[in-house]
Amino acid sequence: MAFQAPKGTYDVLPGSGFLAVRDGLLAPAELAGYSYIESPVFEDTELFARGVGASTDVVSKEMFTFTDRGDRSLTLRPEGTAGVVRAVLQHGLHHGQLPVKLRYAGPMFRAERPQAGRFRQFQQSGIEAIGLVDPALDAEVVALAWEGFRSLGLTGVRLLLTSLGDPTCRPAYREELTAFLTGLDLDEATRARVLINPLRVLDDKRESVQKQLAGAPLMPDRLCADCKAHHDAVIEGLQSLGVPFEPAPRLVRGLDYYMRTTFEFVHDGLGAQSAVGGGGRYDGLSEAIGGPHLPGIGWALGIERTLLALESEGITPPSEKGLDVYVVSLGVMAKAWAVTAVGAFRKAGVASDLAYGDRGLKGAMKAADRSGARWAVVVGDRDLEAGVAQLKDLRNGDQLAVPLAELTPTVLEKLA
RNA sequence: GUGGGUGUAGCUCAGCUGGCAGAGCACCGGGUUGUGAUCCCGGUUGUCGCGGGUUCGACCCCCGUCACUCACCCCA
Repeated sequence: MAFQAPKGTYDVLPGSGFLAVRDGLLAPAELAGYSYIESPVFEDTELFARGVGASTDVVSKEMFTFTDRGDRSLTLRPEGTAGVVRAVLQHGLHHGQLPVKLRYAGPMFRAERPQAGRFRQFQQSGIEAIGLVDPALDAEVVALAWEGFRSLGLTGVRLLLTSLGDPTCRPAYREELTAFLTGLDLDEATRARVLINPLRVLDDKRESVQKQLAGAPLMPDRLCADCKAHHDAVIEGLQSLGVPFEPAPRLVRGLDYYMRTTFEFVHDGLGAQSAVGGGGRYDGLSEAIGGPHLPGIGWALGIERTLLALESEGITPPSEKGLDVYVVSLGVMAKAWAVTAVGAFRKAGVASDLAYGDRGLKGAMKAADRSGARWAVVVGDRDLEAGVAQLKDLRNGDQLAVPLAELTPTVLEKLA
């Protein structure tokens, strides 16, 4: 074969359950008043540099950046929030009723080395609630992701929750943590990371590092009064919504804009990448990209990883609706009739197809079987002369002759 | 960017110390001149990733290369 999909990309193939997962994850949010929004897959490079944070790995080494013919620097979006907030600001959505509740789905791009559950073009479903600070809203947002996973039948998803503090309490904590980390025996790369973002070190997987972190100061113990009150209220909200969570005081996010409420959904059946989704509050993002103070909270869930989680739990995501009727014809007259019959079926809302390519009856019946249709309509020239079609129930083989004029009504009746 | 593994039919994979390229599934046809899902019979499908080397002879050994894959870093 001459070509294949570029490295780190994949094709969504029939039967993958992709649509059911992408839309299923957002279904609870839709019921909660989150409207659909779609923003461009590429944006001004500066939007991500300032929004996501220039020092993050995502921005510093994983972006697909290019220059267009007008010499503008553009970047394929590595995440969805910055673009959505940009759209909100650009169109003044925040001047209306608050919070602005939005949901979205689409491809994101990061130039990483692919591995299980990680692609260069990957898909996320996400929501954002923008415009106010209310711990009850935090709880709703988190609960909607939880419901999304549950509605797909997943039982192995765990919710990790913490608070990253805010500009009042985090700087002091950061200093304290930096001082602690500086006293440890770390390799050069890690020591560099201490200076860029010391919180990230808490997340290191290596045992040699984790052992030394046993006595590290933790953000939840250093929250200021406001952050503490907010965090406690979020916890209460989740409890009253019946959403179980695990405190994760060392949880860190890879994007700089997160503060206060921060969470991640993990699943143990995925391979090395256990996160199926994550999110948090980003009260400083709007200002970082040149907008007014505009708090917000949201999440993004990974479609591919959710599919992996479903697979590991032995759950087959629902497939597309499929056919109701498959028409099999014999003879030239019957073939012509079949084409119009299928047209009539479809107009009446009956999903139908017919056997194209003049194969034998046996082969056509085989095709009917494989189409997944509930009924086969078999028509030969001699049926047409008699003014009937044979309606066969493919589940049990029962077959009866139905007058041509009554065919569509009969099928509709049986479908009801 | 670093390290490991794997490349043989559409798919999943066998292939002995180096001696004719294989199986199952799928697909197509027949058994039934007008009936599927079961059963029986038959058939189609190959640059053994690619390039070089060793050899009388290479899917097999050697070198290179590409792709895929898993893991590290990081993240969904």
